[in-house]
Amino acid sequence: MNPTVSKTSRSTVRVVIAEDQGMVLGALAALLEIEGDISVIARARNGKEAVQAVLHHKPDVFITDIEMPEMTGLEAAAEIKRQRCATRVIILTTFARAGYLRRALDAGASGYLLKDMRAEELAEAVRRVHRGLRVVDPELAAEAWSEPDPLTDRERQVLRLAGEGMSSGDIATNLGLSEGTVRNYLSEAISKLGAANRVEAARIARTKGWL
Amino acid sequence: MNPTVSKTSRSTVRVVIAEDQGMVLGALAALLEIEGDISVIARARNGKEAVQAVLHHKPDVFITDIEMPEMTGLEAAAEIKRQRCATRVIILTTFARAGYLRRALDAGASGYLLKDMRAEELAEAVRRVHRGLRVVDPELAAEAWSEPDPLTDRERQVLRLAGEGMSSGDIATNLGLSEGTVRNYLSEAISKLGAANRVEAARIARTKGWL
DNA sequence: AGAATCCGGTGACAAATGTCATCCGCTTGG
DNA sequence: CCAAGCGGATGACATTTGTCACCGGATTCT
Repeated sequence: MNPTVSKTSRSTVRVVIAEDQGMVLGALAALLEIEGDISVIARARNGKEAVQAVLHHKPDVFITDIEMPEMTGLEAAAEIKRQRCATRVIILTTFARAGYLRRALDAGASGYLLKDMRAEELAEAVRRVHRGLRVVDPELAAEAWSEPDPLTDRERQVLRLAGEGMSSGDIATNLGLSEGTVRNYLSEAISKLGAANRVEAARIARTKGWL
Repeated sequence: MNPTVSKTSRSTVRVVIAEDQGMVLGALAALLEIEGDISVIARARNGKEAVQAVLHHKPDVFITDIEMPEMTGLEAAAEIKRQRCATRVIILTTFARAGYLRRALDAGASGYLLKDMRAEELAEAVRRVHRGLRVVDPELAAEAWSEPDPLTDRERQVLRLAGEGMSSGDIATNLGLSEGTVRNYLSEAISKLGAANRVEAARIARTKGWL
């Protein structure tokens, strides 16, 4: 509409990327650098580094993986928003899990992309998000809101440990509960998820992103 | 030494890449394209496509992920070697699993890289492999040869299904065995892996790449 | 203050799981 | 030919798991 606005929207978009796999991190940076209007000003290999980099550089857009050491991408996103930083966040992950998406949006993310989308969509998403738009797969969004996480915190903890191969007794010791109580929680979780046993229950919860 | 040899060794290295995650595939291609001496002549999103592309283009180097739909990268590598194709193979994966590395080398791969290595190492590895050298992390290699897979085929099958949450009965029906036999195999696998139960056993086997 | 919940816990019981010793039929190698 | 092995099956047993009904204290709602 007017020259000054045009100047802003035409200038390069400044980006920070966080991703724990070095190869993928470098490759994504290369992919974005090819675009003339996007510039990668910092890279991070875990959530903590990412938060520092973002708070320091105040980029236009922050792209982050979810599963990283030290601090997850979701936690990093939440922290950045809590610090009232204007940077917009794009979550870039392997997992089409409703629970992740929901937590991402709760954490104030503007975009949620899957790594198996076409490579060209990344740069496009960066531009759209920079313009203030949201970028979320509509199908996944629908699923995220239709299926709320049915597990209580205790059920989640217990199920997570059970999925790692711990026995009810081990879990009880680990959480300071009695073994019977652990079995009760497990039983509840199994029935809520429509599973036949603890292993299947853990598998279902994982694929839904309910951990 | 002499102009014609120099011409060959200085010309660009022709590469085919296979990787099921579109973003990562595009990004890796971008990463390699910025190197002046490497050219990505084809991309594939599963093992079958990859084999066709390699047999058709006869590239100098074939870079492939392992876990892909249709056909795994390891199977693709084996198939290519079986067809007596001179293309050298680099496996590029997330997993530092001894079993994977061993199968990769058995399949005739020249390199085994982890995605969490530094991005610059990829181009370097491509050049080394093209020169006829091998590129394998020495530490991982040592582990691969010191720890042979202790599981029999049956134990592996049974353990895989158990890890998905099936009951002994289900597994028995699925494999046409009796339930008791399934429990015997499971018990054997558990003791061989030093686990306390089927879930832990499956976890251990998975992290070792014994599936 | 009383009722309704929530969080943990108990006890009991059926079913599934893990472990062993043993057995059968079939190669395979002396 | 016969012994040794191997894949698979049985039966029996102790342990773990999954389910349920029910108890007690603390919180919350009214």
